[in-house]
Amino acid sequence: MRDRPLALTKPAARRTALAVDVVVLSPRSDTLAVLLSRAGGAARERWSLPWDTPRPGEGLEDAAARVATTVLGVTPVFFEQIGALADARRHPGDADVSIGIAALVPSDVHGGTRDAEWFPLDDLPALPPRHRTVVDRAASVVRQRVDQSPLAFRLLPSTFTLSHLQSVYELLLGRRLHKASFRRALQASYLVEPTDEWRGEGRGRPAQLFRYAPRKRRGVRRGVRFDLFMD
Amino acid sequence: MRDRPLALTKPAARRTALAVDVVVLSPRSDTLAVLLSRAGGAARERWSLPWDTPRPGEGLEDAAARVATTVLGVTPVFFEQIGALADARRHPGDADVSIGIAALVPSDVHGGTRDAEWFPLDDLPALPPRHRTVVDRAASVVRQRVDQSPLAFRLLPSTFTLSHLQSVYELLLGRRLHKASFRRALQASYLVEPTDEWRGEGRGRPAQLFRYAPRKRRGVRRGVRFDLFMD
DNA sequence: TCAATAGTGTCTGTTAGACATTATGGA
DNA sequence: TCCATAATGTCTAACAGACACTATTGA
Repeated sequence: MRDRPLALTKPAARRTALAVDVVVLSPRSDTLAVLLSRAGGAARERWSLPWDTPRPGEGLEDAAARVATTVLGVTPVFFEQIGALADARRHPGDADVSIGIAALVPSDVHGGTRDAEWFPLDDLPALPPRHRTVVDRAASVVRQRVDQSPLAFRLLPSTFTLSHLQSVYELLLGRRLHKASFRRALQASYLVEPTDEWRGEGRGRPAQLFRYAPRKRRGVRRGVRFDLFMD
Repeated sequence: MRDRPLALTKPAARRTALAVDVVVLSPRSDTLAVLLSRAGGAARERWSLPWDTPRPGEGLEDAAARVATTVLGVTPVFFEQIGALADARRHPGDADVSIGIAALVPSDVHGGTRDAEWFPLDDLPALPPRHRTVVDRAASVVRQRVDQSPLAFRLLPSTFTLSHLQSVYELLLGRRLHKASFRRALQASYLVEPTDEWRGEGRGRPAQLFRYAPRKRRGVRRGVRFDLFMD
């Protein structure tokens, strides 16, 4: 007869090779870009996501921050978990399990080291198979969470124009948005507040600068949307 | 001078104690319930999430399925990743990293073993600190993804009434929905199709049975919602 | 007949998108 | 002046929620 509970019959003696794979994302020259680090010999250019094994006692976001800092030069402040993968697809470090973490970097951060380069998300070089999956998942997760999480604001400088904000939403969602509707919805959401600064970029009327300042949660919770993703 | 790329200077020699913590969810007697397994001696009742260490070569969902099967008696077919946790909060198996996975079980599945019991999600006994966090994250994730993922349909038998479907959405969202609006939106979504069966439960007009049968993705993608969660 | 639940039609206020218009700068 | 961009007002169609009503069963 079994007296001991199932969950405790197997102490966690088994240990796993774990990797934190980091998808550093930032808007670069009007596309969403990923920071890849150079892999392989100097002869042939090969690329992979920056990654490492978490150190004992280190949090996953801390590990991601450390990895991102190494390739970026500065430390990102916002992270979003992509998910864990343990498929058979090859990982560059032969990790059994990968935890994907997206690091969102504002567009005004000028980072990058000799060993890392930005690539447009939709025009990436060949990657280790597991990393290819992680990047795809990252893109999909970011798209799905963009209206539940302040992702877009983390890809912008602390102050920004509404046109700039809209263009980031369009990058993340992969489709154009209606300007007047976008601004109306933003107004109703109490997520931003105007500053008293204006910025003129080239010709055209200068735009007012705003900052992210979520003030209060919307009272009304509306109906279900049934927006099922069927990728 | 460094010739080798950063990512490869540290092979994944370091190994981690990893746990898959499973949140088995199912509607039981008009609430969302979690299946907990008995822990500790027979003297004092203590409870924890079912969990285990993934075996070499085993996928994470496979591990979750194996763990859930042990406590439930049958194998769940739908899983949703909750996220990975590596905080300092204590895990019953002293795992460094937990991967939380929700297993959704339809309401007509009668499972459960001597060592496991269903508890209402909002009235749980004391749990190991890490597991408390995993359960809370599961509830939050399920609530956030309910309209992007067919979660609700995985908590129902293969055929179900629209009232039943609505009640599951209400359980997941934690608020009441408007009947006519719910049905209109569902109609427009092409997610269900009627069967030619009807079910009368006690008094009242019998309800038509439907099945989950997503037919085509809605053509129009509408504006951004700015539904930021500020828990 | 009454109670209870399913399913639908109509009305109305809200909202999203189209379009037009004004505002304000640089070339 | 012309052009480009910002910002906003108006119109309309679509939609969400309220309400009422019919339909169909068991007690």
